[in-house]
Amino acid sequence: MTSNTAGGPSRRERMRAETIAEIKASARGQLLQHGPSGISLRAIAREVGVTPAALYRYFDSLDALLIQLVCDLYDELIAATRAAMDEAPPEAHLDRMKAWVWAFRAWSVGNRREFELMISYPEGNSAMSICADPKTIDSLEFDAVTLKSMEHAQLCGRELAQFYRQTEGEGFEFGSVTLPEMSDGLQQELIESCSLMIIGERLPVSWVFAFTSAWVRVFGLVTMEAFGSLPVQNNIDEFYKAQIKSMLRDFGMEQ
Amino acid sequence: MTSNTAGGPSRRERMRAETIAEIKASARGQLLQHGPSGISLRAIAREVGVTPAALYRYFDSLDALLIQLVCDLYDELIAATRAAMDEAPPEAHLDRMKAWVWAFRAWSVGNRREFELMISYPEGNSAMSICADPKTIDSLEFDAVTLKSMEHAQLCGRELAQFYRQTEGEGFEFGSVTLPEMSDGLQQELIESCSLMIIGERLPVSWVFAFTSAWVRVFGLVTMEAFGSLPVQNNIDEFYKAQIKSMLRDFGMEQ
DNA sequence: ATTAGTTTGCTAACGGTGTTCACTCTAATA
DNA sequence: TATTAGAGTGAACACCGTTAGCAAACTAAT
Repeated sequence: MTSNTAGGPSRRERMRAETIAEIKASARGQLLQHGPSGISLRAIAREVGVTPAALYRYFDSLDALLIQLVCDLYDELIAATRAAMDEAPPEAHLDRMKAWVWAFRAWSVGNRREFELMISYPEGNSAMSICADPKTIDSLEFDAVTLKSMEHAQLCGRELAQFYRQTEGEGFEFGSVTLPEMSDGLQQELIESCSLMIIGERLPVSWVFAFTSAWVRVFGLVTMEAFGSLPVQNNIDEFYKAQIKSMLRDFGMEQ
Repeated sequence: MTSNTAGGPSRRERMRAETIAEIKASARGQLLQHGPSGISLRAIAREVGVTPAALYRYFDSLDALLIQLVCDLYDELIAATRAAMDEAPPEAHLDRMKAWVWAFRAWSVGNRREFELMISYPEGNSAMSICADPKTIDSLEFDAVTLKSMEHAQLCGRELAQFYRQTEGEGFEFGSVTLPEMSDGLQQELIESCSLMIIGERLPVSWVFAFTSAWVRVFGLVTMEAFGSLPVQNNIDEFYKAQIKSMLRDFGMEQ
């Protein structure tokens, strides 16, 4: 394939990658200007300076291009989130989880149109999904977008597992305080579908429930804020702080 | 205008209303079959048996048609919710609020595509909004869709206000238990933008915070379930029940 | 250096979309 | 009955995503 002695990408491959980047950049520009449904293949071709048909040498369809774009955006979100988490020490798991929330929020609100595209693609999607069997996670059972969204959720999930392991020896008393009574079936599914699947480690039901509840709340918060339908407009930071406090209380923590 | 002695709608008006209903029905059919973006003006015209241009006698544009459709869907959701609430006695405010949640969920999940259209329209929307100044609520500051979504939220909001009035005399002790510490600014805005604006009555901060928190949670739950990204798949009813219990605890209630 | 093969881009076309305009016909009004 | 407002048509415009066939350019191997 490549005739390089250095083994690096060939000239053609470099050119191709550059063109692909250019196409994606143009698509993102149109996303910013006209929203998700305003992304036009022909307009991209016009901007890149090429015939519409030529784009099919790089993407199978407009849909495929958008999916690729969404994956890139997830990578961007994940990178931003990870960077924010890494500003806290590796063992400060609580701070890192907080940082995850703030970074998730900041990126989504700061990139509303991108976020809009992400949660609305594909049509019959399972965006921002959280649950996945690790055995099937690498199979082709999930589309690329779902995989990315799970990768994003796992950033926080794994941190929770480590936090649990950290506090396990300290005789923390969780669970009895906060867990509402629920059927065994739900407890089973909660543990299996989240503790086992996402975090890769068994956690107490109270933790898993608190985690899934918090996930729903954060998802609601970020989505509503990005779409401008949050019940608060001026003191949003404070509102988030209060929400985080409320969620921590569900974990049995006061701070 | 109308030449009827009975004062009812004229023959033309009846015909027009019938055609409009037919158009909307066709649009909804396509929504069900092909999703929000699969609604085509030309396809509607084809189905109704008329030229595409003829539809412009009834709607200014496809966008206007869709907005009208969304408003109708909100009316349907509101009617279903109200009916479910009215199955409980008028003074059983807690049961009525629970019924609101269940009906909201049932309708949204039972009409996924419709729900999808509702929360994704218009593009830069404020769907499922909750806050509005009652002085400006009737002015043209809000689009029709936002007004409908507020009407839907008010169904629950008013019930909360009546519930508060009901329990006020009974010496219930709320607030101190659950309200996380927050700035005065946020407290101000919470009270003003929700208690005053939606419910039309001053409530304690703890109630308002618990209400907005619950609203975010319910919105997150319903949206995620409708989009298939809920962390639970098999015991969803139980999960909702546990969530409701958790929310009630935020109000300081155990049951 | 020439050949063979791959990659890239083009032109042209097909069928689809929302929207507008000028025109006809019909039904309700004065 | 004459007038007028409403509903519907047909043709056109400017887009859209996608496909097929063909020509040029580049790479790789003989």
